[in-house]
Amino acid sequence: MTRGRIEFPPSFFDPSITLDSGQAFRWRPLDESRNGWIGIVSGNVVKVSEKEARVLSDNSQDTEALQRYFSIDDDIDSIFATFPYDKTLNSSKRGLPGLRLLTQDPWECLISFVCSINCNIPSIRLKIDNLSRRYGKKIETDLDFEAYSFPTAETLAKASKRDLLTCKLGFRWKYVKFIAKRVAKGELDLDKLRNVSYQVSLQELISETSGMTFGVGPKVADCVLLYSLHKTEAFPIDVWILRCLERFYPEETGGSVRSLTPKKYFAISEAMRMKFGRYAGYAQLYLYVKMRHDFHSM
DNA sequence: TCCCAGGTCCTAC
DNA sequence: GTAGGACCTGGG
Repeated sequence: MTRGRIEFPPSFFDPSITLDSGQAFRWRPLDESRNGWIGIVSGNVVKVSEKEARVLSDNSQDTEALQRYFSIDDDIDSIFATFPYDKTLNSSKRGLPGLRLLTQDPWECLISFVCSINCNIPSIRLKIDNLSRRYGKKIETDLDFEAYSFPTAETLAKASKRDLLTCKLGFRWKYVKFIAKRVAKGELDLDKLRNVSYQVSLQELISETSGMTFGVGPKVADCVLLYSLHKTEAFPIDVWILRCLERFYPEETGGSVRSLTPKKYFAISEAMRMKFGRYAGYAQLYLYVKMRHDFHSM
């Protein structure tokens, strides 16, 4: 049987830079060389290198899911050609060859970024792994490797507070359960958001529902829109990006930002959209990853 | 031991 | 509207 497999063009993809960039949280390097990575795409175990992505777990020939996941049709050079000249951004691009914007499953992405609230990346990973182990299904592979699918909305909607807390979700447990219920009932239809504009899908994600706590603010919503629904206008603003913007884009932030209220968030995000256009999200990705890399190599 | 983390929500002005 | 604080808890 031929299993799903795609080849990456030369210098298209750097697994280490992309899969450890804070877009997705379930990829693991196979060894210390960090040349090969293993993760899960559309419920299948996938092994990735600089040259290819290969499904290890089933016998489907479907390569579409892989192509979509790695945003294979996006040409980074053409996208950067749409940007105005920008020294900071150009330097980020030079420093991050092979960084790709992923197009993940929106449901998994939404829960992942709810788990990210007030957490560091190792801690986010832990939560998502715990959820998958506890509520996902084991995926069979030839390898000696334990992989679990991401739990469905129906499953998480039924999960108890106690069990969610054993997954180390902390106060986020109620957000996860609440969102899972909305998705399971069809009140929130993530797939439908693929076909609507950035603004409409943003409103849909952060719309208030009967005064109940929801856990999806502008930042989480923008991450889902950019990293899973491929709304490339989305410009998520977190603490790292905010520091970067204050320093390199003071006109857009209006100087230093004391506290990022929703109103300010939308104003700054919109200003970056005005500056970089319909691919502003790509600018965000490159700036964010560059900030993190520079910080860790200091 | 203490502080912080890819934010969000609640409360008091 | 806006600022300030609480929030679970694992890691550094």
